[in-house]
Amino acid sequence: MNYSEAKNKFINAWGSLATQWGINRTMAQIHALLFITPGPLSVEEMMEELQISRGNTSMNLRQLMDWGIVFKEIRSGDRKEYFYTEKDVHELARIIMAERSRREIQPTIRILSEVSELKEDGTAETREFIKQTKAMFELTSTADSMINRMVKQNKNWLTNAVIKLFT
Amino acid sequence: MNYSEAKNKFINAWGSLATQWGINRTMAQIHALLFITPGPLSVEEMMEELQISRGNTSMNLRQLMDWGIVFKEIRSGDRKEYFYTEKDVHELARIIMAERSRREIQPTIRILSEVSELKEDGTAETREFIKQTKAMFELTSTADSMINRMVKQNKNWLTNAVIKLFT
DNA sequence: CTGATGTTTCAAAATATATTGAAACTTATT
DNA sequence: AATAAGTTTCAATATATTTTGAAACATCAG
Repeated sequence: MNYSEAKNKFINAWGSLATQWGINRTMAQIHALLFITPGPLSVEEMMEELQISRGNTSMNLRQLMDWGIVFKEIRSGDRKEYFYTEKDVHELARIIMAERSRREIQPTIRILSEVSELKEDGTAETREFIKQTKAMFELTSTADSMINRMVKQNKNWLTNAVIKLFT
Repeated sequence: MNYSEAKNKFINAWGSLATQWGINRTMAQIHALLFITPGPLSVEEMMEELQISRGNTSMNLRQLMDWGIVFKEIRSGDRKEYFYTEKDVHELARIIMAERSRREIQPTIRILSEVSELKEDGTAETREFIKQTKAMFELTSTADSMINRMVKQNKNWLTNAVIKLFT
């Protein structure tokens, strides 16, 4: 396996894993490319490497910047913009977990808390509904605050967690 | 908010959260319905409640059974089949995490380990590629085995983890 | 075995999502 | 101010995924 084969394999695997987790393929591929490339890349270089259009590249770069994992670099004396990603895997995981919590888990928790306040009316249906949505609310809240506390610790949060859990 | 409003809100919220995580909407809605309903349901009842076709219901039930979170019940003297889900949220989370690990994370780890074995050829590109994919391989392996060990413990795995992490 | 009841499959249709490409826009340089 | 270099937007298009519905299949009761 040479460099170019390995690179393609990694970029494609990343892209297809992403779709299984609800993230668009191109966004994951751009990220993968920046992740393994030593220095920043211009839009042109990414278009060429991934065979995608300018519009697609631009929109996905913007999303990656919104997530806080890709950054823009401007070089004096050069009109082009260059992009690079967070290279530290722990920091990357941290940012992604914190964002998913903020964007998806927390809104879900709000809805769970809301629906689980349904007034008991004596029927088996409402009793079950309240019991189950309350249980889901508690599980989700616990998991979410666990994730957020883990993620707010220092760089070695994952290693620390492993040590605490298995000693 | 009455029962039927709360029920719809929960089912729809669950469905849209699922799509953000790469799970199909109908599958999540069927699961949500079974999760809040006191007893098992027939295919007809689910079709009626969720306004979906027989084929769609059947295929998604099969997938839920493949995941190990929905089960079929046959009643003697009744030709219909009835379906019910795992009701314990901790057990549910456990099954889902273990399955995602098996189906998605483990295959990814294999690819990471493979591409990170690329032979160093002195260029900055291969050096960076190897460094980064190795780091990703290690992070993913650590996280995956942490998940698997947590999940293999007793019913209170989440509570136990919280206690260990934050005392 | 036959009819009745129920389930599964799968090609076609519908829907949702991602991508393109060209025009509009922005900013820097002369 | 005009031009050049580059970026962003968005309607149209392409692609991928989900859903339908009807036919094929299975199983039970008489």
